[in-house]
Order: sequence, then structure tokens, then C-alpha cells
Amino acid sequence: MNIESVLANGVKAAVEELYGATVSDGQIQIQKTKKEFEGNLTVVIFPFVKMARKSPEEVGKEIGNYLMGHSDCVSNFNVIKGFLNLTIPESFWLKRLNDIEQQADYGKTASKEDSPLMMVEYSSPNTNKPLHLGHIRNNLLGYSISEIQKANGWKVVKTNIVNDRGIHICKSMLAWKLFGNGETPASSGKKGDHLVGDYYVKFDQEYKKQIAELVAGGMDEETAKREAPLMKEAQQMLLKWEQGDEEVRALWKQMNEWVYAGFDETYKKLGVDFDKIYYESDTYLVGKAKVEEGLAKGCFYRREDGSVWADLTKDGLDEKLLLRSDGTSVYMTQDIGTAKLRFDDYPIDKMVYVVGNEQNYHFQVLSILLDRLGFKWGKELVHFSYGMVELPEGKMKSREGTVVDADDLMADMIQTAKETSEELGKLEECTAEEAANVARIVGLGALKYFILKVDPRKNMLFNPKESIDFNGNTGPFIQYTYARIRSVLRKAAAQGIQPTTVNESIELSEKESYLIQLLCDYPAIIKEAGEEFSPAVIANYVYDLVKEYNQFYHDYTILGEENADKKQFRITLSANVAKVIKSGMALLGIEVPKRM
RNA sequence: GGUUCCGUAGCUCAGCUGGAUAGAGCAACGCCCUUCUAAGGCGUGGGUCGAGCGUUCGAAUCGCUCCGGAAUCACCA
Repeated sequence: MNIESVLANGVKAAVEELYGATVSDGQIQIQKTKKEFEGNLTVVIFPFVKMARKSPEEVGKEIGNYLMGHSDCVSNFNVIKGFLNLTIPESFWLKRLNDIEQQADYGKTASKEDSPLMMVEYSSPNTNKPLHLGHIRNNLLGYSISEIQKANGWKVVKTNIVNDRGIHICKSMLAWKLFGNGETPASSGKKGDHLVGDYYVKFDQEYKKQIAELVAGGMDEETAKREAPLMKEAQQMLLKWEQGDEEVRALWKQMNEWVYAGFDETYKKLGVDFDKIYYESDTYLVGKAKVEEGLAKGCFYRREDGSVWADLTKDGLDEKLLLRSDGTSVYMTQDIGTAKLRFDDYPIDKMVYVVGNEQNYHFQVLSILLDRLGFKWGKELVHFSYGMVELPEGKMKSREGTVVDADDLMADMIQTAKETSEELGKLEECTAEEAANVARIVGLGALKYFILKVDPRKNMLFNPKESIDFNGNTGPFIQYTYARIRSVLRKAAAQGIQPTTVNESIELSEKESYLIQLLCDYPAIIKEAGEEFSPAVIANYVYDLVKEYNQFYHDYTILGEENADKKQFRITLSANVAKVIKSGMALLGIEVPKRM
């Protein structure tokens, strides 16, 4: 049992005995004592004031005295206004530190045979262009919440739905065919996804030219957009694809393969992965069948023109199209098909979709539809919705060329990390290979931490220049602290000191017991992050821990001349801080370097 | 217009199941390298928590009404 619940029971008994009143769990608030006051934990007294019919100060004193007399985990107390500040004995904190020292997977809960299964869908790229900054936020969030849920004892399947069919890829294919001269990744030296993306841009440029010509010839713009030969040809191509035209399918397959090779490289560099990948070309027909099935069961209805709709007016929403009048599927149909395949493949208890908040409405509808179609997790599906990433100059728009490419961005971050470490004269003793690896870890750590520390729901501002900041609440600052602790531990080991169980009679300073208290919070933090699907909770916790450790580090001599017990204690404390930093950063998908 | 989300220091963000004097970092200014990594530490200045009303012993936090911003409301994905 943890200290908070021991104290809560104590308070309950105290109020009952002193004032003859019964207290519910919700009325007892125990929080960390603010740093400017003496004590470790604080009981809020206000809820008991009415029961006691005495002043808050008196009630605080009486409950404090009771706890002192009835529990050995309170060594002192003081009352300020309505707050009862309790001092917990030092031996208590040391015992906890020793507990942490013993646990290799401190704070994590391993999944068991019968643990529930969570499927997390993230990334979900289109195959007509490379990944951009928005995908980076998506991928980092998806990966991180998967890790956090695993740490909370879930079985997790990470999945990706690749949008590999549709008019967008046909545009790239057509442009490649018309303007490409047979260019391949091998012949051009371009990454496959970039190559295909370049032709998507090319299509758009040529398409705009054609529209302009038609408008100059007297056509109105709307008609011109429809009548432009390029667009007609792209639509023709899509039709051929649907019919299984061999030549179109062969080109489609080839270009998609180039893209996948490119994506794999990006994912690998970013450090994310998937357990199972679905392709829309495999799921859209399944969706169609599922909709027909729903139609037969009376979940949906057909209009005169042949289109199929779901009536959601009873749920306070609109009517939603599921099949076009020509019988082809829409986005929603495909998601239904994907859901069916997934449900066939895995015993899913909880489904999480990591998708931007521009699709909030879509997932509201999807949840209702899946529920109607009998998916047991449909109603409770989680749309993990995150905000847009904006740039100082304004919004990202791929057509206006203001997208920040994922590969370029990662390369820039790594390059900056390299330059900075060279300027500061770090890593001079390292081999070029080691130095490059540290630059990679630090550059990507900066990017990942910067994005993950922000509340996912919020739109965030990404300033490519300012984001590379090696001070303050940043990934590199945390990595740096970790590297420094490792260095201390190496030197301690050279003196023959290893972290181990420490003598529980050592006297602790305020800072030391506060640090241990922070370490003790870690399991609760993982739990909270899991419930809220929030990597930011982990990130901000780790930052707090690091800041606190830095003060400790600067105030104390860890390896100097002093008594052996104290030295042992500080080494052990440092090692445990390092352990928790590493563990927390791993939940964010961020590596920590042994030296930097 | 309907729905949803956001609004906290000059900037980027924490804090939100109601609790003490609203916290960090960046930027500005001033200290600290004979002490284990200065990619660091300490300090100073900087706030009507978008506005108002309400509930409460107590509101940045809960409710209502406004104001400002974003997303969405396609036979696009």
C-alpha cells in the first residue's frame, strides 16, 4: 500500500474519532507539499471544517496530532491556513529508493496472456507524395501512445492503413508516363517517395496550365477544371485501374513499390514501426460488401439514383453517403472494410485511430456506423485527434510548396546537432562514427521532444529555426543530463562504487527527499499518461525530474571526500534518476546517449 | 449558420477530477568554470489566466453568455 492511501485511511479514522463524522474517499485530498513550505505531503483540511465546527487551523492541528500518534509514517507536521503539511520520515523515502533500485522495469506493467488488446492505427499516408511535418507529429504520437499503453499492461498492435489507390496516385502515374522519360529511383538517385511526389507536383503544374489556357479561350473556370484533358485522362486511368487493366496495374504496382521503399527509410530513421500494414486496395471492396450487408439488414437505405446512405439524424448528425450512385466506394466505405479485416485478424478490445482533428466528424460518424454494423469496439473507439502543425509564415499547403518535408527536416536537425557539438568542442575524443551517432540521437531527440511535449489537441507552432534550441525544456537538455549521470557512474565505478541498496538511516536534505518523491511518482505518471493518451504527461514529468536533478547535481559533491554511506546513496540516487529518464524517454521513442 | 476544439508572461508551452503567493523555458539584464560535462547553475524584471455573470469557504480549473482563432459540415481522401 502506498503512503497516500495509508494517510488517507489515517485521516478518515481521525475525523471519525475526533468529530464522529464519516468521510468519503472523494473528500480526502492529499497532494505534494509546495516547495516553499516545510513537509512532504499535504492534506487539505477545508472539507472537514464543517464537520468539526472549528477553525481550519484547529482542525489541522487535531488531525496532525492524531496522525502523529497513530501512524509511524508521520514524523512532523505544521498547519498553514487550511493545509496540513506532513513530514514523512527519511527512512521511508530511502526504503522507497531501495525498492526502485530492485525493480528492473520500474513503473511498467507487463502484459499477460489474458491482457486486453489495443490496436493503434497511425501514419496512414497517401502514396503520391513523401511524408511531411504533419506526418511526423502523427507518427511520433502514434508510436509513443503505443509504447505507453504497453507499459500499462495492454497488448498493442501498431497498424498502418496505406492509402494506395485513388485519383491522387493516378495523377502521379500519368505525369510520370507523359513527362518522365522512364525515370526511376535507381536512374535518378532520388528516394522513391520523392520521385513520385515530384510527378504529383508536375501534374498539378501542367493541369493548371491547361486550365489557364481553357479559361483564356473563354471557358469558365469550373468547367475548365472538369474539362482539362489531363484530368480526364487521370480519371480514365482510375477507371482502368478499377477494371484491372494490366498495364495500369503494373505501373501502379511499380510506383507504389518505389514509394514504400522511401517510406520504410523514413520510418526507420524516425524510429517508428508497425506490426501489421493494411492497404486500401485490399479493403475498399470489403467495405462495399459490408455496406451492402448493412443495407440488407436495414441499417442503411438506397436512394432512387442508386446511392447508399446512412441516416444519422437520430444521433444529431446528418445523412452520410456510403456508396456513390455508380456503386463505387468513398472514404467511409473503405474505413468500414478496413475495420472488418482487422476484426477478423485480431481480437480487438480497443481501437485507437491517430488522425488529425480535421477528421473529427468522420470518426464520430464511423463510430456510430461500426456500432450499428455490430463491431463491439465501434462505439468506444478512440479517435486520437491532434492539432495541425503550423509554420510562422502560415499554414502548410502542399500545393503552395510550404510543406516541410520529413526527410529534409530530420536531416537538418541532425546537421545542426552536429555543427553545434563541433562548435562547443564536444566529442573531440570520439571517433567520427560515434560523433555522427550522437548527432543523430540529439538532432532527432530535439525534434521528437519538441513535438511530443505539447498537448496533442492543440495546434502547435513549429518554427524550424527556433526549434533547434539546446537550452531549457528540450530533448537535448534531458539527454545531456542523462549523459552526465552516466559519466558520474563511470567514474564512481572506477572508484569501486556501484549503485546498490543503501543504508536507510542516512539523513536526507529537502532536495534529496524531493527527488526520491519524484522518482516514486513515475508509476502513477505512466498510468496517467495511459489514461489520457498523453505523451506530454511523460515529457513534462521527465523534464521536472531532470531540472530537479540538476539542482541536486550542482549542490553536492558526489565523488569527493565524504562518508561512504552518503557517497553510496548519491550514486544510487543518480543511477535511479538515469534509469527513470531512460525509461521515460523510451516511452516517447527518444534515445539517450551514454556520452555527448 | 450548425457542431467540435483552442484562447495562461513579448514568444513557445505547463498547470484544468476546484485549493496556499498562477509555473517553466526562450528572449532581456546581472552573477557563477582550481569542484565529477558551462549543451549547465543562481538571480532580477515581466500576468486584469480572452471578457462578463453565476456556483462555492475558495475558480485559470466547473456552468451560462459573449468576443477572438481553428477545424469540419462534398457522390474528395
